[in-house]
Amino acid sequence: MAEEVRTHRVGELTAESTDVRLAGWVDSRRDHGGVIFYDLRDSSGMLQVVVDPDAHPELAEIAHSIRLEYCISVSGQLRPRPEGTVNPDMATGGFEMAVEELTVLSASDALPFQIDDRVEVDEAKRLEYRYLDLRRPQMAANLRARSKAVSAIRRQMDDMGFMEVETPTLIRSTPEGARDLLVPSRLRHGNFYALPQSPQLFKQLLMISGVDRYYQIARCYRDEDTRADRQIEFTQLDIEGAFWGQDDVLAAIEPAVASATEAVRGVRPQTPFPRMTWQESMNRFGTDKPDTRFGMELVDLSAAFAATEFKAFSGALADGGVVRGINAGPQELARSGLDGLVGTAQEKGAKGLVWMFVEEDGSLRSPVAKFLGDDEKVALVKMLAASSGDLLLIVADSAHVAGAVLGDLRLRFGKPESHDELRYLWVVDFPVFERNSSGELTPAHHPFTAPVDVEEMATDPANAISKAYDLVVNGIELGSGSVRIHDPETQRKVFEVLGVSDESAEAKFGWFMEALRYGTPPHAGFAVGIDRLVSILANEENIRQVMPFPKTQSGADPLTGAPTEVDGAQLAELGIELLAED
RNA sequence: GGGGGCGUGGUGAAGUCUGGAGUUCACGCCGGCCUGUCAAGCCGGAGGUCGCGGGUUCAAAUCCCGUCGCUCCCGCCA
Repeated sequence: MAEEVRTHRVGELTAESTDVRLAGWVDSRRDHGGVIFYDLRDSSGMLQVVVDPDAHPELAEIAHSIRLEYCISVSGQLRPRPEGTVNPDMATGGFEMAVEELTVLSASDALPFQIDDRVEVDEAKRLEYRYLDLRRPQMAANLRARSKAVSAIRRQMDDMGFMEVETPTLIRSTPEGARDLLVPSRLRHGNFYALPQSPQLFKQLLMISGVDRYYQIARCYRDEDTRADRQIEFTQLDIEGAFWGQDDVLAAIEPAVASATEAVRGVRPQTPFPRMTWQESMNRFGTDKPDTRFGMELVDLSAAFAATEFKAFSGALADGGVVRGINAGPQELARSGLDGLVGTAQEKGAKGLVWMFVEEDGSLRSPVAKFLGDDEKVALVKMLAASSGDLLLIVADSAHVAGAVLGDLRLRFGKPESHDELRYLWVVDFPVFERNSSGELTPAHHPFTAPVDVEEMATDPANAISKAYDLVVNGIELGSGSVRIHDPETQRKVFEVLGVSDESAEAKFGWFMEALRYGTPPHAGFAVGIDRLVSILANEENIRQVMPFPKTQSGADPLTGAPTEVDGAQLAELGIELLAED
C-alpha cells in the first residue's frame, strides 16, 4: 500500500497522537541557520513543526530551500514544546512536531500578495488571485460559515418536512421587475431564455402540483447595478407552502434562520421574531427596514407648529405634509458638515433641512431660530427630549420625503451599542403600492401577491394593504414573501389594477393563469437572501466576502476575465450578429 | 445614467493641496550571518514609464483635459 500523504489533519491532533504525517502549506518560516520552524497550515488549523539539523542533517538543505506557501508533507512525533516556548496565541501552541521526514509536494512562486489577514490588499488583486485570497484565514472561515449556515438550513427544512425541488434556470423572460439576464437559443434563432430572478412562478406551480412544502437553495440572477449587498448572481433560500397563510410562513422561516444563526454564531436567537407593521416602521424609522438596535426615532412635530409663522413649516403643513425631526444626540459638526447634511436631504427630494443645536442654557442655535415662537421652541425641545449639546434635525415636507430624509440621517448618527447583536424583525402589512422618489405609486411587490381586499386596491390604491411581509435584521432587508393569489379572477383584477392589460397578461402569463384554474390550493411563501444572511452572521459588510468567486461592480470576474467576446462561429450558430461599436 | 473616494517597486501606505533629481516607511522577494523562534533577528541587495493618453510649463507623481479600472452611494433592484 502506498504511503499516505497524511495521517491526520492539524485539527484532529491530540496529545496522544503518534507517528503523525501532516500535509499543508507553509504559512510562516523562521530559519535560524540551524533549527528551522514552519507554521504548517491545513484546512483545519496550524501547527509549528521543527526541523533540527543535528537530529536530521539530511533535511538541512531542503528545509532551508522551502519558501512561503510551499505545499509540503512532514512526518514525525508530536512533543510538548520546551519550557518557556509555549505560544498561548496559537490553538496548538503547547505542541510541535519534531520533523523526521520532509517532502515538497509542490513549490510556490513568490506570491502576488501576502496571505495574511493583517495585510490589506486591493480587492481587484484579491479577486484576480481569489484561490490565494481564499487561503487567508478570514476568507476560509467565511466559506466555512456559509457552508454551516446552508447545511443547518437544509437540515431544518428537512426536519420540518419540506421537499427540495430544483427548478429550471433557463426560463421564459418576464421583463417586469429587474432586468433579465438572457441566454440565446441555438435551435430557435432570435429566441432567448432568461435566467431566473427567482423561482417564483415555478414554486407556485409546484403548489398546484401537490408539493405541499417546497424549498430550494436557489441561484438567482438580476441584471442590475451592484451594491455592497447586491450582485447580479446570488443565492436565496426559497420556500413555499400549500394551504398556508402568513403565520405559517413566518413559523417556517424563523427556525431556518435561527438554525443558520446558531450554526455560525453558536447562539440560537429567540423566536418568534418581533413583528411591526410597515406603517409603524415608516412612522418611527422612516424606512421599511428599520435598524432597531438603537433609538433616535422620528418624532412628528406637526402639532407644535400648527400655527407657526415660519413659512417653511406652515407651507409644508398647508400642503398636507408634516414637520418631523430626530434628536441626533450630542454632535460637534462644523458648518461644512451641516451643509453636507442639507445637501443629502435635497438629494432625497427635500426642499431643505433645519438644524439646531441646543445650548447650555437650553436656547436653540440655528439659522431659523429667530423665526420660531418661544412656545414652539419649548415644545420642540420637549418633544425631542433634547438636552444641552444635542443636534436636532427637522424636515418639513410630505410624510414620504420627510421620512426618507430623516430615516437616512438617523442611520448616519445612530450607533448600535453592540455590533454582535442581531435584531431580527418582521415587517408586515406592506402596502400594495409604494411611492418612488418622484412620489409616484409603483407596485411594492410582484403581481402574484395577494391584496387584503382587491376591491380596495382598485378604489383606493394609495392605502391598499397586501399580504406581504419582509424579514429585516439590523437595518438590512434579508428577504420578503407574501400570501399568493390562488384565484384566477383575482389574479386578472390585480393585473388590471397594476395597469397590465388583459391581452398583455394573457400573452405573458396566460400559461400561469391557466394553471390557476385547475384547483389551486391557497399558498404562501418567502425567500431569504443567503449571501446577505451569511455576511451578517460573519460580521462582513460586503457580500463579496462570503461569496467564493464574486464579480466586480462592472460584472466582471478578474480571475477568468469573464465576460469575454466570443468568436464569430459561436455567434453564427446562435444567429447573432454584433452591431458596430458606437 | 449621476455623484464621491481611490490608482505611486510584488503588497500596503506617505509624498499631490503649495510643480524642482523616483524620495521615504512597513511588509514581501533574493543573498549572507544566525541552533528555540513564532509577523524571528541582524547585515547586504534587487525591484517602479507614479493606471493610460493628451495639454500647460524651463521643469509634472504633483496643475488642467480626457480615458480606463476598482470601490461607496443615488437612480435602478416589480
